[in-house]
Amino acid sequence: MAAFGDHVREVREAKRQEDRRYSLRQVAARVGIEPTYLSKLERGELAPPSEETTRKIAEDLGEDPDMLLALAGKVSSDLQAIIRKRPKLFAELLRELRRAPDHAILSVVRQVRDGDW
Amino acid sequence: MAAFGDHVREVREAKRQEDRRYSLRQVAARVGIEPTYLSKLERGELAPPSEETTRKIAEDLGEDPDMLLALAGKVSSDLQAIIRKRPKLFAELLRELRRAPDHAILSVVRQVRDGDW
DNA sequence: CCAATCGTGTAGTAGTTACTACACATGGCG
DNA sequence: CGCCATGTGTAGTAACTACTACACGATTGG
Repeated sequence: MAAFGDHVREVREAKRQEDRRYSLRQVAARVGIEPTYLSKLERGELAPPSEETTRKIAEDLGEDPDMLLALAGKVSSDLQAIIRKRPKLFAELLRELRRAPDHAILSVVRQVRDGDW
Repeated sequence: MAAFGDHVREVREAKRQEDRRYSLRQVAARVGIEPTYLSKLERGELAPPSEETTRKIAEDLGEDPDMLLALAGKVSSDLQAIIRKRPKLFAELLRELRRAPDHAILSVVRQVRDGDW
């Protein structure tokens, strides 16, 4: 249930095997939060942190920010801004793609990247 | 600057020309909020309301919810849920489509709807 | 003309978010 | 064996979100 905390702890502990700079306290220090706070986040005692803090944690742990934000129950604010600029269009697109298989979405990405419109 | 409020007022006043059930007070009553609150929302004195309230306003005024939510600076929670299920995939897609012209996105929508993957 | 309806000014608030600060027991290592 | 670093329990809080409640003067339709 505490997917965010579990994941952070797992990744941090893993990195710690080979680099003892990944103790809870040292990660907290680099991220700029109190060790107690990170402790409670990892154990799911508190709700996931803000987008900014989540990003810093992701960066320190070398994780994908969008993925960690998702585990925190959030969506990157820059993605939200993209949607807000053309809400109807993107709402339709996303709802249409909700059940599409991964490879279909990927092929759309590639197609758009190649700019064939 | 108060895009949300201005738009709501504009649409409501327009509907009011032909149906006097679209007074500020009556709309507020149907939506389930205090008239004072709606008044301040329309004049931009207060920040836009919650997603739920925004939806009810949109429904009462016959407006598109996603569009009104966008004016409120929000993105529908169901769209966020779609993204959160496959964050990396959708993040990549959206960032790729940020600068794409409307018709390109529309053609992607149609293509996906026709299910040719 | 007056009674109901209208929009708005002022004041206040319950609940949530996103944390900090202090204190303490445990564990490893030099 | 002493000491420094580690993780965690308890307590508290500033700022924000999303509103309500009361009061008032202006407007309008019958």
